[in-house]
Amino acid sequence: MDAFYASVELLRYPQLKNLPVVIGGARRREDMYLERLTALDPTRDWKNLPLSEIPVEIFPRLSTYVGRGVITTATYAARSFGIGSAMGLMKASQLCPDAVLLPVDFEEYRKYSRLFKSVITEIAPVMEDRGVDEVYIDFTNTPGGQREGGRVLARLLQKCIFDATQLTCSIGVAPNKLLAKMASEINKPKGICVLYEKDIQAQIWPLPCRKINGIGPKTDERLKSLGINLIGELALYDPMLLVEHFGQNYGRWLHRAAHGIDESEVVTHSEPVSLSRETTFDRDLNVRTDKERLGAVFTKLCEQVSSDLKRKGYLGKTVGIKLKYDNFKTVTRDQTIEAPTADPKEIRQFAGQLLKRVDLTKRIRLLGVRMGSLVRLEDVSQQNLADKKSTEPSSQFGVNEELF
DNA sequence: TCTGGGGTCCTCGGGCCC
DNA sequence: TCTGGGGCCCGAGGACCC
Repeated sequence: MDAFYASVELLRYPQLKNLPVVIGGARRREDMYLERLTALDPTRDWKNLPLSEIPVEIFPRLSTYVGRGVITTATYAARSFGIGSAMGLMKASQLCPDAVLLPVDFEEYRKYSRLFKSVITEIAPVMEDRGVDEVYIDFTNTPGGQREGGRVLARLLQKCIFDATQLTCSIGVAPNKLLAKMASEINKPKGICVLYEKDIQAQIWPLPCRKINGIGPKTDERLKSLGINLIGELALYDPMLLVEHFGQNYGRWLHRAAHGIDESEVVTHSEPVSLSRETTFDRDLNVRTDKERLGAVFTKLCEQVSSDLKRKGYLGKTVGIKLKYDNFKTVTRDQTIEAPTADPKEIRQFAGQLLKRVDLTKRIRLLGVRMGSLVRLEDVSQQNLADKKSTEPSSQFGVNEELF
């Protein structure tokens, strides 16, 4: 197989691109600066103005932000201060207090995400969705795909994506998905990198192990403790010892990955396995004193999960809750129910029962609700729906018993 | 004043059945 | 009747990804 890995740079505000800009935080766009814009000129419709027309000085600076949250992404100018994704906003504020802070706008990202993916599938239909800004493409059978080792097709994709969205895009071309993804990072941003099998030793082996998709911070630490820092060192390490340290599956995978071996296919369609909603509170809550607020949030999360299920046409058979305590310890509880459901009241009732199985004396930082074992609504027979009636939760879990 | 939200997949242990 | 083991499902937790 010949694979592309393409990722677009969704962060693109022409007037801000050379400034340190971070995207993140929990507050909405309006809360952040609409008031200041309105004060500037009450007659203008600031709310519907594209970001690119808003004067730079209006945007709040990182140092003025109060609250929790992490950075979703940052411009290269901001990164030069040591700022990166997943960093706490408070920490980032210390590194660069004058960085411009913009709120995340997932609606907007999803719109552009759909647009760039539709451009790609028109040209190369065998595409795997890997999130809002990334895809894999199998171009083995795409007309003209082999010209200059794929470079011609990659340039065409970049041009068409830019024409449709004004977004730039990095593309890696390689014999498989694993290598294509690593290749795409070599010429970031907006580059094209064609990687051949013969280049693995020269181009991939000198990179740190963490660059392999599937080696995270934990595994990286464990590898380092074995004296393995670079992919080349991992490739030359005794595979039997890797199996000893990391188990049969993962150990073998590590060895193969370091040699650039990956036989996974480009998956063009997949069904969701679970669907969830969660929220982190602005301060850690106490079940006794914040019972009302916790109850209201819990109900809202159940309603959101329910409406997500309905909108996407699924029912769930496993109800789950998730709590994160003030010490960052996370616990989950799951329960598989008789008949699949998307009903908010039913979800709330089953989820409420799960609360009995967790420690509620500690302060709560995060609360989440999850539905798993999803089935398509259209696949659930009328018979099953009829059965469901008889298993709806009874009043055994009365209001007085509710934990929150 | 560190540390989001929405997912997937894997492992491990326990219960149950054969 | 007792013990052992394999297969399967479920629940909990953890690692990883964007």
